[in-house]
Amino acid sequence: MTLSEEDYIKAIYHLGKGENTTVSTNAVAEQMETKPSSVTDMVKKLSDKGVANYKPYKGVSLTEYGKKIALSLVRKHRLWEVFLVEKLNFSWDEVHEVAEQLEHIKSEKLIDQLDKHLGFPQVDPHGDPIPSKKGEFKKTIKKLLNEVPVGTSGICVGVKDSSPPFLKFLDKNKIALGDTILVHDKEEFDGSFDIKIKESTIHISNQIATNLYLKITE
Amino acid sequence: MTLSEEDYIKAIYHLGKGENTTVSTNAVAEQMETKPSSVTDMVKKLSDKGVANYKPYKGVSLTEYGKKIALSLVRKHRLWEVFLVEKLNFSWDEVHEVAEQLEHIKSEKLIDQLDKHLGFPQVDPHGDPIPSKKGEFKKTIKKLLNEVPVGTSGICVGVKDSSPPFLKFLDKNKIALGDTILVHDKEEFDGSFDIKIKESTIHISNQIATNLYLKITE
DNA sequence: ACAAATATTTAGATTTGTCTAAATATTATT
DNA sequence: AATAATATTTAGACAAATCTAAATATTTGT
Ligand SMILES: [Mn+2]
Ligand SMILES: [Mn+2]
Ligand SMILES: [Mn+2]
Ligand SMILES: [Mn+2]
Repeated sequence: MTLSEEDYIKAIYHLGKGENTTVSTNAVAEQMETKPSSVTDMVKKLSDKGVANYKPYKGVSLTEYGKKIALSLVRKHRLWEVFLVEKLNFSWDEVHEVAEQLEHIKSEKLIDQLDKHLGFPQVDPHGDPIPSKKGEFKKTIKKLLNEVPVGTSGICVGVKDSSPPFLKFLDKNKIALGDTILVHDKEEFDGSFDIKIKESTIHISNQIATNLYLKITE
Repeated sequence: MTLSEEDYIKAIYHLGKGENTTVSTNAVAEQMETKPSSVTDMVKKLSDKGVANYKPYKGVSLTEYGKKIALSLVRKHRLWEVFLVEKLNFSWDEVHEVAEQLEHIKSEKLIDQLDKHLGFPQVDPHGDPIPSKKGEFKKTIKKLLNEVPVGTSGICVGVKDSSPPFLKFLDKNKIALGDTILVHDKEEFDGSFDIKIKESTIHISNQIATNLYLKITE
């Protein structure tokens, strides 16, 4: 597959939410930041190659073969993102653009060894699951910290309240997007929590807990 | 620069031995495994872009700007090769093809951090020098082990005698291409050597020493 | 059910990088 | 110096990926 074909395959995969759902030409065009006419040309080609099912005016979906390719691309993209954060000190929001390029490097040994080098990570820095070599992975869901049972660990992926005071609080307490958080204990009396974040355990009020989103593996 | 333009720039650089030497259309075509007519088209474009000097029928050379680009590509290529060998357990002869792809990834932060992650290596797994961010590097030369002064360290890059018995000897003594060898001591009486290779010191006869090529930094 | 709005495809053009075959320039040989 | 051999460029074609403008199909609203 060419770089461009690969990016279209990923776009169809993501728009279809990982299922073999049919997606519209315009949706793909928007995702790819291109024109609908370009999409029509490309999906015809993908269809010819056995990667996608395409019926004029009826949208496009991935074949099983196409889905395999998509999963392998997602795997590569997310492993590279882990590498950039864990080994090269990239921050949460800098990795995507570079991973978008690295995912197209062709070498099976490269990606297998990278996986090993990183200790076979299960999720990327955004908390999204990394498919195995066979394309298997666990689903993840986004929940507020106060809604998950004690003992759960997840990745901090967002805030409900994005006011400056709250963001300042997070900064002062060294809580950042992309951090892994373990919900250590819950105080029934006031709904406050003890959480473990980067080796240290801190105490947060219920109000904080109801404004932090975690991505957890089911 | 596009991927293709970058590969042409590197080809002109290497054929010109790192100087701004003029190289012929056919030489570039052979190096790039393409046709001379394609080279003519491309060098015209590189000339328009201020990367190369081109006079019809007279060959092509890099401008100072072109040389800067070439050095940055060589830097990226060689850093990735070190990464593949040091971190991902690739062997000496597997790295080039993958580095040929990785060198085109666009991210200044990526390459700076990779350099740091690898401990600012001076040479790649083939013993070739890695240009600094500013494009500076030390020249290296290839010499037989018995010709270098005691105390010199270099990378094993080849053999003079490639007969099966010799190669078997190297294998048995765990001497492989790409290994760093320190010439520890020389016995004047019989011309034999003590060499340090991967933590352990071994003794080799003069006959072995006269058949091993080292690449050393001047 | 029909018109209007929206979505999608087709036609034709452009850029990049490549190729083959033919033309032209340079270099080597006698 | 003329001819032969070699090197290089030009002309014209093609595939990939994109675009704009026009044509056509589908969906929506009354
Ligand atoms: Mn990403
Ligand atoms: Mn991509
Ligand atoms: Mn190489
Ligand atoms: Mn390359």
